[in-house]
Amino acid sequence: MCGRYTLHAHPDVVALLFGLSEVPAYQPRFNIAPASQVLIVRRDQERNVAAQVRWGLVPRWAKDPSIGARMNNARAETVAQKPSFREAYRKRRCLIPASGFYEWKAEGGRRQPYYVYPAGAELFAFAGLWERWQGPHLSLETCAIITTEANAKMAPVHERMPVIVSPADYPAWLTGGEVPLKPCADEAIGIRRVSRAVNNARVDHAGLVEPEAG
DNA sequence: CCAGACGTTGTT
DNA sequence: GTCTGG
DNA sequence: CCAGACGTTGTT
DNA sequence: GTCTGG
Repeated sequence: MCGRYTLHAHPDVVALLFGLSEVPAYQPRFNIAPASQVLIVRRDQERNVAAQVRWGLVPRWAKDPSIGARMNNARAETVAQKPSFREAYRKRRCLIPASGFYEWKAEGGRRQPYYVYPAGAELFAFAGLWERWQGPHLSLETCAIITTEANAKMAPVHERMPVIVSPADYPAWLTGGEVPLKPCADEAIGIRRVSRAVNNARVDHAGLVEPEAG
């Protein structure tokens, strides 16, 4: 799955790679957790546009937006059918820029975090969905990250991983085209063991992505 | 018909 | 909103 | 994803 | 055990 990630590229780099005329100012982040505001790229009137939305998709029909806490990920295998995601899958897709992501592996009773980063690229673009929810007193924009089976390189650490869209597929994904939601190539990622300090979602500093022995 | 769910992951 | 279960 | 809470009453 | 908050 994908329950924590990082984004520490300069906003100008994000603008260049995603064809954006503006990107909201943001601080580098090394421990982005569900329920926080995250940067997404979506299609708006034939242009790519960045926005900050809450991670945890709240379906349009939800009576209580706290349901979003359980909608951080959507399975690629079923995203087109599930009531919570299918409308967004057809009409409200997004790309989610990331410098890397964390996955935990059970190691002798403990859960050990690993950091996965792009090999030969500056950023990942996760396949995502977004939604707009309107309550009586509150309106919310939210998103979810689509996951798929792990590729061979990830598999020893974790059996799922986020869908990573290649730059050639950005336009098709954002405009509702057919893009296979498959794991990326083994060569596209690097993996390293990192400190368990990342477990605490309130901790956020560059040291979290540094390699740890073991 | 109405009531109730609508999700993923990891662990057992 | 829409589908499944009762 | 992990960490941390999980409750009510009455008073300030 | 399960839910909420970060």
